[in-house]
Amino acid sequence: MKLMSARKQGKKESNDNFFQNVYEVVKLVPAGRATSYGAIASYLGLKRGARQVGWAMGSSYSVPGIPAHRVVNKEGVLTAKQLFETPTTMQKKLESEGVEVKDDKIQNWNKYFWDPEKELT
DNA sequence: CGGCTGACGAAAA
DNA sequence: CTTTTCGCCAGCC
Repeated sequence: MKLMSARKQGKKESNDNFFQNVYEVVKLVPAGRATSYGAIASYLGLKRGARQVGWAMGSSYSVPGIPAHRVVNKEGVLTAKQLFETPTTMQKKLESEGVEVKDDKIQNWNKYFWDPEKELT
């Protein structure tokens, strides 16, 4: 018996909603804009759980409907480009949407940055 | 069940 | 300024 992981027996409802939240937020990101893992994490309440956001995305980057290329780290760097079919896919998509990308980084990041807490309120 | 890892991020040294 | 450590939480060995 037992076993099965008693990971946090506590609980909190499973919280798959965390993943669902991430997907929803990412899908809400308008074209020509981008957001950061930390922003999403903070919006969901995981203030320092940016890694989980990225991890969640990793599982979703292959999920259709998730504009993963619009999600970058807080510096505006395309950290996930390596996970795409080609290391340039992500940049191309962003540029296609009107985002300036240079050296794998979004230019005017502050201007393209889309904060769910501010935009969605 | 224990330990390591990971699309990150911020604070501490 | 740079480097290191901690936190967060789920998946995998």
